[in-house]
Amino acid sequence: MSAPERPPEPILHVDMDAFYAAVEVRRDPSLAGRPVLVGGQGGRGVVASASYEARAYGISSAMPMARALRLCPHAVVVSPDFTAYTDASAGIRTIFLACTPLVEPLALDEAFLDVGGSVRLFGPPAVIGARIRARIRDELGLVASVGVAPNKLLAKLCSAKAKPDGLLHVRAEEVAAFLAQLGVRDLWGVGEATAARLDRFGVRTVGDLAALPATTLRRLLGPAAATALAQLARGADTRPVVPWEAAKGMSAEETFDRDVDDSVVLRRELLRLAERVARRLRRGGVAGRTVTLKLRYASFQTITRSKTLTAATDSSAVLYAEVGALLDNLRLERVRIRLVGVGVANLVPTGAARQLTLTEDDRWVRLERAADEARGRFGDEAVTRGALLDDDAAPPRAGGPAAAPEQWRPRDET
DNA sequence: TCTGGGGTCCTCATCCTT
DNA sequence: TCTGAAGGATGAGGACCC
Repeated sequence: MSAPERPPEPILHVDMDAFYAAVEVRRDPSLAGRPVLVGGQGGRGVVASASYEARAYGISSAMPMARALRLCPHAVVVSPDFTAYTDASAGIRTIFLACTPLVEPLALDEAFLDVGGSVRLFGPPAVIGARIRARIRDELGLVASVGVAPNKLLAKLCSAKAKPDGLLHVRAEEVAAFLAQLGVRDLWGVGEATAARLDRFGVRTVGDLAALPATTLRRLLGPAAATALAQLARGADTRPVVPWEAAKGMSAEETFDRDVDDSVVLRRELLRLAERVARRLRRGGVAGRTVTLKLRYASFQTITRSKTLTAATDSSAVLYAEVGALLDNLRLERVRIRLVGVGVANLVPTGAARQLTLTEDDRWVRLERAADEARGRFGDEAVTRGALLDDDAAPPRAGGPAAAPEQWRPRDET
């Protein structure tokens, strides 16, 4: 028997509608039909997700919460609960995997699926897309929109146009007409800055972009971006659906409620962030070589300073010592800081990293792992550092592995 | 209006090695 | 021994995405 032919439009992009807000409504049905905003409730929070009832007031994600509440004072504000969203995302992924093993997650709420090999079992791609939407609604009580197209770029554009609660199928012969009417801002990779630059040349639609001479585009955007964008404007995208890709970096950052110029507070936050990142590295079984310190000044100017270590690490003490040294090198004096962040890149599996870290203090490594184990059994708050317990605590010192163990204290001793 | 948090990718500059 | 070119590694920052 011959293999079934691969369909001309085998790629689905499934995108959840107002995902975080929808999960919150599912958890608390009294929120249904009301404007719901998920996001930080502090003075500096922004909207992470808004229900469609809230969007009717002109609210969009990434908008400052204060502004959103001015537009819709009676909106219900809910703090994000990423554990709940991760759980919901796992349920969605289970439904995807029942249709095809080729699932490439882009975020908690969206994924590409290549269903080219599933048509004999489940029918044409558009039928599979409709079935996925129905299962997500029936089994999870959530709403998804789906794009069906010849490639990833077009499938993503389709799902955006299908929103909310829709499915759009663009056939190969309809691609040119579909693209010509889109704005350049709809294209993946075109943000505010690029759109403004294109606008100066009168390029506003994807059709305009496709007509722009290659040399002009290169001059405007540089060779790499120009080549990529010219391809996108033609709807050409040969990227395959890649089921899983290892993370390339991990980071954590925190915006202070008020700008900080106290080095004790700054260092305590650095320690907290170094701990958070290191714990995630260990949980993920990876370690990283390049350590980055990120600072945002009160002026909103953002700087980063990084250092590549000779050996990869997943140790909070090492991370903290390195970002502390990067901070020292900046010689800041009474500078007001709005945000501080700690990042790690150049990740490798921990097994490989461990062989390289011959100088790492073994006692410290065992201690951090024991703390991880305790957190695994008793919760994240089970063990914390003495230096992080209260605001009056002495500033943590960048003493590295040898100095750090004394800083540990079981949570219930306080 | 006043800008979160967690990521990826790209460009450009600089340093070092060959 | 000096010089310059080339290329890789690193570091900084911008733009973008959800």
